[in-house]
Amino acid sequence: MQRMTRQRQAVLDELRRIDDFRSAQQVFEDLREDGHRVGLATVYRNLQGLASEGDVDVLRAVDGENLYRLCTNRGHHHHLVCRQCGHAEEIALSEIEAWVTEVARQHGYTQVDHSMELFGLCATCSAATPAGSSDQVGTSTSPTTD
Amino acid sequence: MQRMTRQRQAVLDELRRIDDFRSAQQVFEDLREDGHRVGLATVYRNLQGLASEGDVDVLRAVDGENLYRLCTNRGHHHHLVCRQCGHAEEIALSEIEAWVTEVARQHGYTQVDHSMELFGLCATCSAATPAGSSDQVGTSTSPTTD
DNA sequence: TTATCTGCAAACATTTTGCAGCGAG
DNA sequence: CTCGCTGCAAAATGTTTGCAGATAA
Repeated sequence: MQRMTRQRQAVLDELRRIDDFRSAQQVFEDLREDGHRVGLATVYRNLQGLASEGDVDVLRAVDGENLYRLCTNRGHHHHLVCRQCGHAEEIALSEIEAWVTEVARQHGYTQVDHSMELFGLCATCSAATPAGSSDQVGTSTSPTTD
Repeated sequence: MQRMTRQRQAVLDELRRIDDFRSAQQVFEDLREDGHRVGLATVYRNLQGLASEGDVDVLRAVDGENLYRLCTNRGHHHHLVCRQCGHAEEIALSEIEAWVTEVARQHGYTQVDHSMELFGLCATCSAATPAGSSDQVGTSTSPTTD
């Protein structure tokens, strides 16, 4: 376990308050605005630390940024992330896991690992958004929109 | 359509020869080694061009690099990528697509899009690899290995 | 001919690292 | 008191861009 410093606590509090996916830079800015004296590197270090301890989830937005959020569900799961506001639902489906393993095995692959994230517009943002607008959290990689 | 320059042709040929996921930098190096005079920026530009025309698949390795491969299957599909050698199988499962839509809808999300890639060791690399070694293409995000 | 493409290097954005000093335990 | 943590700024990565000159059509 790492030391509980003022900065680490601030990062945790911020994550706790937000409960949506945020980039390290965003967290950093938020903390600064809130009057906290923290360095960007420290935010990165703490976020990573928390992530490797399994306290926060990390996911990579399509533009390459890493996004962090407090973990609510300790097990393996995926996310349904709103690309507008960053809000996310944790979703876990054993069907997927099983299917992944199966397919991989069929192809002779071992040590299989998968990543899967769903991006969309949450109910709130859907209502507020007419049609074309994407930003903040995730933009399409594979144009599915099915 | 873009102009078919010597460089663009070289990139295409390289992709054709490799038929595995490669980073722009790798393609660049390969071309240079093969005696081609190309600039890194040009490789990036061509790879992107080809990608946006749907001629190549792009996927993001876990370390953040973008990997490219000639597209064989024009429709929506996912990949089972060997993290050792970059070899990949294209896999498409409508079950997943349907499930994704369904779950998203249940949560009130619209304009849903998903990304999913499977990383593992292909049969060949599995045989050649004892246990712990990961590099080149993908490293785990979510430790599943189930 | 001429609009597009290329090569180079400089610019970018995000993340990491080196190091002297601070501070939790 | 000690060793880990912090802040800063500099370095590293992977990718993009500006621009003068080359070149496909």
